[in-house]
Amino acid sequence: MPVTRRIPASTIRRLSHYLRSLEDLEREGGETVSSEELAIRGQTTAAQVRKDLSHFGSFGKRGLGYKVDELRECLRQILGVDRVWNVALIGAGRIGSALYEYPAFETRGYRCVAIVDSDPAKVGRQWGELCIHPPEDLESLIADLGVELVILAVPARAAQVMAERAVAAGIKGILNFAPIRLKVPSHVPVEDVNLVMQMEALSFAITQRGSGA
Amino acid sequence: MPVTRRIPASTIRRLSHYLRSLEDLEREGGETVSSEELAIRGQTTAAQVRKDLSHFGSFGKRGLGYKVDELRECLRQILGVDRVWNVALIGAGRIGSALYEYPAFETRGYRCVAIVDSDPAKVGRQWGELCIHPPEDLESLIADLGVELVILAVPARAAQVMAERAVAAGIKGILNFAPIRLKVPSHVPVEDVNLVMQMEALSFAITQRGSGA
DNA sequence: TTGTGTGAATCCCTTCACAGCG
DNA sequence: CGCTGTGAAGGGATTCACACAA
Repeated sequence: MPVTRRIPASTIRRLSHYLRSLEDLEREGGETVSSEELAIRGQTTAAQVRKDLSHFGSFGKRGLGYKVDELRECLRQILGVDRVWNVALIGAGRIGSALYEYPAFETRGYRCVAIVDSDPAKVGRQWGELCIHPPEDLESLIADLGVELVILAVPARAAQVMAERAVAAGIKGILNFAPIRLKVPSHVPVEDVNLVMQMEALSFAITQRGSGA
Repeated sequence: MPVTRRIPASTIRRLSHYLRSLEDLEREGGETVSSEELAIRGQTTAAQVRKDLSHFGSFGKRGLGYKVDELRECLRQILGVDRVWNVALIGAGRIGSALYEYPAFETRGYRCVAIVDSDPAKVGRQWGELCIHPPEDLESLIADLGVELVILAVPARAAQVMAERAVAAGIKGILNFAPIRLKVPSHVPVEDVNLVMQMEALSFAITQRGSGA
């Protein structure tokens, strides 16, 4: 599954949608799909579907479409979800607790294997099968448990420090809930979750619609 | 603040960053900023900052830059956060509870005024000052409390129905946590929060880096 | 005939470069 | 001078359209 060029982020987002659609189709008993069908379910166009897939190879049969199970497996490989990823949760506050045992993560193979929090009142508590560790343990947890991904759900002021420590300890990617731009080496991908920004996109759209047209 | 053309979504995201940067600057006691300074804080370019702002008017002084408090106020107006928005939370599960009283929402004027959940065991419980209502109450809550935005944090199978009911009851925008594409009238903006997709973007980036280069 | 894979054309966003104002 | 505001240029992503394989 070699990548030849630079893949746009929008393509990757769409691949996620296609994968979900294929899983739905499989449940519904579908054997094959056309790019047309995938396009409808993913809110895009047939040409876009074919272009997206073409970055990674040829998965369809002309005049026939794509085999559902085959394409699903290819997409799982492309997206890297054909295996289990060990995840550490940094920050056991409101968001952290919502994400721990988040069912959607489990089904995609993202498994939380460690929890860290700086609040002494929380350290030592048991969450399901896991125990909340103090921040000092971060490096050893990452090393010992083979953690590759980190969910960073701490206040903005603590985020940069924890990110740097996690990177130094060898993690490979960060899902960041803190409303700051993390400064990390370019080989460590960061995905920012910014709910305030999304709310602002809503109030912007509503406000402009009212005044503009 | 009239909008002349179609504004790209990327611009709106950047406006949110600029607003945050301006608030930081104000705390630091800055009086004026250049597009250069805003660009550095927002991880973009000076030309991009000026172009983004130019969609909405002329806010700077040539040779001088932008007055921090003035531009901040303009951005608040543009983004529609110069007022309070009443929000209803649909779904009082893990995610719902993390979002209720989410401090970052409060400071931007997004105020949760109603909670709804279909679980009889949850209905009637008190969360802070609010009481969890059954789904039947949705329409009357929206009407009586002047709810304009909805945070939809229910399982996928319930999401479409609740979205339709909320829209019919008059809400104007949806922050959607369910992993489906909601079908709503085009005048109702929807922002999707898809954490699995963001995790997949990470595993994709990590996997490809390993195999590609 | 059907529906993929793909170069070409189009569209839109970003970047450039500079005129113009303070 | 310094820095904004903006038309023009450039680059990337989407859409088009069709050759081709089943």
